[in-house]
Amino acid sequence: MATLSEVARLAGVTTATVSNVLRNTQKVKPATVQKVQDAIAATGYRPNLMARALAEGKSSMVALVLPDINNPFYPEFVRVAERVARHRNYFLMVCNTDERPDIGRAYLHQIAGTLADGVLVLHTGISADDINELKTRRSPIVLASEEHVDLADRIPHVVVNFHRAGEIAGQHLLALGHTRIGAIVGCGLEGMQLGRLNGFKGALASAGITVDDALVRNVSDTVAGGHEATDSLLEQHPDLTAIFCTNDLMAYGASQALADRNIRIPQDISLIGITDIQLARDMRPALTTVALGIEQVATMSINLLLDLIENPQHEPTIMHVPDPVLVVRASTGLVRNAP
Amino acid sequence: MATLSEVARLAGVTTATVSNVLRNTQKVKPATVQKVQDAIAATGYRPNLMARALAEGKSSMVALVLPDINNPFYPEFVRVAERVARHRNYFLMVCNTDERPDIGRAYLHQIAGTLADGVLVLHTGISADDINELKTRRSPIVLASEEHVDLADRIPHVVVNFHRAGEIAGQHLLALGHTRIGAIVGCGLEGMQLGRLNGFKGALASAGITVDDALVRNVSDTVAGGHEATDSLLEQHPDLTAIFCTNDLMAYGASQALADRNIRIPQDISLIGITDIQLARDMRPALTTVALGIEQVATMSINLLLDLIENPQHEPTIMHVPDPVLVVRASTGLVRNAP
DNA sequence: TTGAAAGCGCTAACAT
DNA sequence: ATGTTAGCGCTTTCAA
Repeated sequence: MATLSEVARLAGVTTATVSNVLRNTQKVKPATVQKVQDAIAATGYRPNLMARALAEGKSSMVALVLPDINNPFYPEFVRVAERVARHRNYFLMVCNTDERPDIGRAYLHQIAGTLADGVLVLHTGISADDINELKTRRSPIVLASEEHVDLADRIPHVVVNFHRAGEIAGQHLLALGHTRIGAIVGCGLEGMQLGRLNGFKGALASAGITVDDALVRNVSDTVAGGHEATDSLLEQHPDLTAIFCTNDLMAYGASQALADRNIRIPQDISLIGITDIQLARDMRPALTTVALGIEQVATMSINLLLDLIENPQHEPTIMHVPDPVLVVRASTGLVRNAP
Repeated sequence: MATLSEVARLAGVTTATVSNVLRNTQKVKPATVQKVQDAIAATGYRPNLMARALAEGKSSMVALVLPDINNPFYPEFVRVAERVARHRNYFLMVCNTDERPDIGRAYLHQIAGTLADGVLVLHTGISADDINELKTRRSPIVLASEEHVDLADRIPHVVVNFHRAGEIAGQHLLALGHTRIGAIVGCGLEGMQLGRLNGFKGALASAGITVDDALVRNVSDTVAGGHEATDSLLEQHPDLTAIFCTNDLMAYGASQALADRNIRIPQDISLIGITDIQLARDMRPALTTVALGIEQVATMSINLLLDLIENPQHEPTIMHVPDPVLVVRASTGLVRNAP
């Protein structure tokens, strides 16, 4: 590939001039601009972004580190993050850690501050040690939508009100008359999704119902996890009238298990999730869920990261997305009569 | 962040020595290695990958350009591509074009040969012009799983036998006694999925059945597309006993439409897709489909690209993945009696 | 308006 | 075994 100096030679100017027309600072005489552009066209020149990054001290790349690109939540997040980044003239590097914290760390340590100008980290099981190490570099890092916020006050962070989401789900089921409700709780890399569960428990507690531990299942937050948990729940508690899942993917797994047993949704059992991924809309019956606002979380997170890159702050910025909202679809209904 | 020369100064050696211990060429005396490593630890030094890339003339990044990260096929592809790349010491940049060819071109032109050592392109509506322009750079590019191979003989390429996939689907339905079959054909960026349709038609033709154009629908290859096409098909041809979709995502949409009309699968209508994405396994009833071997395609493509980067060839390499295979699940069954 | 020159942080001959 | 030196391709003062 042609380089700047080849273009310069061909145009009969120096690299400084070519560089100037490239980034059209208005310092170059139109006639010269024309010559340079001809030379660029003739050589098929493209700027070497690595060299530019080195010279400028910034790569215009940001990394998005996430645990499992196959979990449909993340592609939805990626799509909006990528678009926002592109509009702000950044490239987005998607780093999938395959749920392995060591890979996450490796990415972070290799990329942050060298390949990428900043890093956005999602649910990736990052430790306080990692955070501290990273803070010694000037490279910005933001966390988004973490379940546990213990270290989040020391680092820029976009906060989702998971507790409220669980609460809303619980309130909805209560309003439909359900009292015997199973709970399926995902165990991601960050540990159990306790915020959501506690919100749910809180809602039931307000109605004088305590959630027996025997009614909750902790499983991997996958379709398979939801399936297994539902099987287990149903075998031990055939009298359940509703199932609450801490995310939609597990709710989908639950709906499978129910279908496999010829249990009708919502006539026999109501089902509710959290997040509102596309799949929730596509399921049949469509899934009632508590929307977390993926688009907003993604937009806020990436914008925060880019803002931090362009305008470093001393105090870590903590942002809150608006509270989750209930989306009633077809998977929840009035409690059935007692058997 | 600390630089090489700071480390060198602290260790009392030169940058060359530090560089050598970093990439442990065995040229450095153990005692010196120790000193250098201490200095590295003390400074928290991390190599600047941009500078290294510039010096080495290679970035160790490859780009994967794809049209729609929300289509579950792509995350499955990304996951294996990323893993293979990582094992071969490359970073994978995922570039989502949002189905917009202009964005695809922009990525290609900006990234190929500058940020990335090579580019893997999937279904992104790339034109012959683009290919030609890119060929003038030394940067390798490989196409994978393209429907139309007209320009593929001029460029490294991983070929999937889509025609055979359609044929297998047709044969399966025929074997179950179906003769009145609707066909739903996706229109991706590369145009209609004709290979698959033709394979399907071929299978029916061998059984003396010609597929009336009135029985085929061309729609966007999305859940919504499959849904709409099924509605349309059913309204005009209530006597259909089976529906063939050129991919699983549309088949999922079809299953929704069927569910919405209380039409049972497979008792009333059989349904078959192509690809075998995870969703096909998760659907209820689980989807009978023709597996394209995503993992193999991804592995072969990324390996081909990396091979080409490390070992440039003159003749474009064309590789074929093994033929698709039928995966019988619960969505297909014997033809129902005529109404 | 353009050129000359230094430097971004690293690697890689070539010397010593 | 270690140091010296010259780039990689670009941006960016500072001069002219």
